[in-house]
Amino acid sequence: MGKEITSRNEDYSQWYNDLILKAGLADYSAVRGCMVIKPYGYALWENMRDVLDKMFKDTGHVNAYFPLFVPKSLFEAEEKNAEGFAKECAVVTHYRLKTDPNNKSKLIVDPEAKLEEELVVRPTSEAIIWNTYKGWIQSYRDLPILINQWANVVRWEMRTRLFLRTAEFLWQEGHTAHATKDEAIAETKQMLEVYADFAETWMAMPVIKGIKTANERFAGAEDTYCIEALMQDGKALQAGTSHFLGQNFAKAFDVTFVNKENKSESVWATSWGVSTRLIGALVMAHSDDDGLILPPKLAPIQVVIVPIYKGEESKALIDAKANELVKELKTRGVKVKYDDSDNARPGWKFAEYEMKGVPVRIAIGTRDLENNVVEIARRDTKEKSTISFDGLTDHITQLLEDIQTNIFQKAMQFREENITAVDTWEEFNKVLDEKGGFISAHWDGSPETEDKIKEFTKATIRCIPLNQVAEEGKCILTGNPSQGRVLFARAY
RNA sequence: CGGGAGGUAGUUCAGCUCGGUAGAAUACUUGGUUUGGGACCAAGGGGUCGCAGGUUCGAAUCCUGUCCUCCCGACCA
Repeated sequence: MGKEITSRNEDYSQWYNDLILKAGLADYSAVRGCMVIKPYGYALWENMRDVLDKMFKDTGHVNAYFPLFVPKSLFEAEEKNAEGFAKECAVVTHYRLKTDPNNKSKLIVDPEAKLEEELVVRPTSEAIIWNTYKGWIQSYRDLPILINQWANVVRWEMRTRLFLRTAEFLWQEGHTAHATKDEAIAETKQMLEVYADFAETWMAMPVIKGIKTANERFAGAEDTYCIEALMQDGKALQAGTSHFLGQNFAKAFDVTFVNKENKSESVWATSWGVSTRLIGALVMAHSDDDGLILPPKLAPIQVVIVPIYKGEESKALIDAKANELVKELKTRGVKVKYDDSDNARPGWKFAEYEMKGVPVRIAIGTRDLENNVVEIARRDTKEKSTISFDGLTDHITQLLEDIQTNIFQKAMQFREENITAVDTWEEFNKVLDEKGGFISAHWDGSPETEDKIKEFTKATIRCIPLNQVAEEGKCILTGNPSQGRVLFARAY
């Protein structure tokens, strides 16, 4: 009957796909690797976007928009960045189609409309932006530039997964220009804090803040800071990155400024981004075998009211009471939906809204009216309780906060239970295969060692935690000296 | 990009081996009875069988190509 979801135990990947599709977040499309974000999923993204946008503005940033296309010559200017993305770039070579002379109903690429210079569809916008900044910056008085853009980018991935890795995705990318190294580093760290705060306060998803190793660093960056989250299957997921770009892009695009001493210097840069991948993270962080579990602060619908009635007369009475409740909740800023549609019965609606992860469900029946109560069910624990109409809105707003706190704590507890410190290679492999999660272990700091560990185990160093404690130890693989533990995991 | 599986009604799938009128459940429409955890009865509508070629008197079925999806690998946010 109805929509069945594969259980997490049976097949975690399939569970994830089932949730995305059946909760109506997204759909597959006719384009390989590209998905359609459906209204419910897009509403979730809009909520995330709005909160982040405000956080960016509160830290002094403004929005702008740069072109989708990057001339190849600009793209290749910063060598490491270009090299890093080269393998996954979509390239526009022609600007016109024409009717196929051999088949009037078909179109072919007009060979005469070949572009002089190919256009790369942006996999990220550093190139076009730094080319633009060159013209905007002359003196230290033009700095800093603190710009963010909300955009789509294209990375031609071999293997795609809904929200987690698609050929085209939506994101924001901040690109800032600074007069000093310290200021740029401070900006990089500030935005990492913004991301961490967003993940934990709004998504209720605990994250670990850290720095990427050289192998995992953004192509063209001096340092990549990241927030790493743990999914329920024990795999890690990079949820956001903030890059200190040094003067690499300034030098590649010849962006200099005159300082107070009238001397010319290269500009210092940062970039930082989060994407629709966060929706995948959100789904995998909290949801269960019955469907999504969304944090109240981001849920498109926070409260759904379902009437249970016998006949038109009783429905009219319930309608009156429900509409009164809707009005009260709306004045309190609660996103509430009264579902009085008659094409589904209450039981069906219960299951449907559980699938969609609506945090609170209120059922109002004829018996409840007589007793001046409603039945309240919370999605996270599935507990039901009978609550009086008196003080109901207070109760609900408090409950939404409680749910937000509860799912965060639950995720936090799971993560803490799944960070395992190990000191031997045998233990490392055992924990990785049997338990998963983050493994805290010593590493000798060499990229070669990291590569070997990845080759042997498929685990990568997710980050060097910012709160790493100094500790003498021996590398898990080579036995070479190490000054502190790093976090390993298999990752999405 | 390699290996495996799949694409038939909105959805889940049967039919394909062995070519011959397009099927089921569910969803949908209408009417009625219902409504406290995925209702029931009756009637009805809905598919160029992913797409394009080919073989054949005849193709969902056989052959070739191609597109899309899933799983596993390599690559990556």
